[in-house]
Amino acid sequence: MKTRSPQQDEQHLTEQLGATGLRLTPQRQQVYDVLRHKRDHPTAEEVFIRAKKAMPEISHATVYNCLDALVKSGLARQVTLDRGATRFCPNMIEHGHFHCDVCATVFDVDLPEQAMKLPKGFKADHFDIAIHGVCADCAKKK
Amino acid sequence: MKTRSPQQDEQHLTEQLGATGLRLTPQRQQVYDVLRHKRDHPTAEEVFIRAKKAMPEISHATVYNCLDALVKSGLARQVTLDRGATRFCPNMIEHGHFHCDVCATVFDVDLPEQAMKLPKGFKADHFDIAIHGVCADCAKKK
DNA sequence: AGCCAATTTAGAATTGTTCTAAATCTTGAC
DNA sequence: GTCAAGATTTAGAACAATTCTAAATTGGCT
Repeated sequence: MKTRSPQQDEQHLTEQLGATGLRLTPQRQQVYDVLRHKRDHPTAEEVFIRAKKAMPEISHATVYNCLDALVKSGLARQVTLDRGATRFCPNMIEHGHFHCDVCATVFDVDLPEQAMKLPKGFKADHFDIAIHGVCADCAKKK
Repeated sequence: MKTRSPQQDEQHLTEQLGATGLRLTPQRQQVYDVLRHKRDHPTAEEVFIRAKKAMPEISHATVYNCLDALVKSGLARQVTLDRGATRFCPNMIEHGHFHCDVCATVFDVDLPEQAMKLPKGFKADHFDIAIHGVCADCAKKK
């Protein structure tokens, strides 16, 4: 896992947001910290709850706004698994998500090096790969 | 595209539903027909509107129930693209979905024959592959 | 200092989905 | 055939996730 000093982190945020025409605000910083702190693919609601601990006045709408801002500037990714709330992930390395149907944990998984081959003329921007199944721990227990 | 006679179709539905302990009802038949008729990955709401044309008394909840029943018995798949309504697809051959960010059309795409390699002990049940980008037509126009 | 645009806030509104309870339909046992 | 048990449908309420709105706040920039 890549680590950065708080200073590097802040600079990185400012740059990435700036490139999209957005500012680094304390709220965006906070939301980003929440994502980096515990990488368990929280929903917007969960991010809200965690951010509130450090910043009690933060509002619901702001968390959505911040998450959008982070996604737009390439600092976080949305993870969509089935119906239900969207989850967020600060790991920007190309990867997929494995969802355990038993314990509901979400794992990051590497993608096959080979790119998906698309029909002629199609341009891929990003991939969203979700795999549903049973994780090693749950498979063992059963 | 595989085609079946109405009789074969009905038998196929009865069998697949039956194997999951469910019945073939006129509503389920209708919802399945809607999916097979125009394979543009409609949302539940769109399925509802189309089904209503042939069966005006069908209710919202029934459409959800029918779609669930079809998914559970392996007659249709859910397609989740970003936030927003879940879409449905009667193509049960393993495939991914390409979503054009310009015209919003959803295309079925083949998957690389090679399976995703998972960490030891993980058992995959099914894959959900969404690719976001620009389709050939839209890329040309621009 | 003062202005303009970006951002945040609380809460209302909207959207998509699920739940509930009553009515209806099927199926299998007799 | 008839009846009971269970599955399914229905309308509408309830719920959850997200977006919108309008007003207040903040942060540069001249």
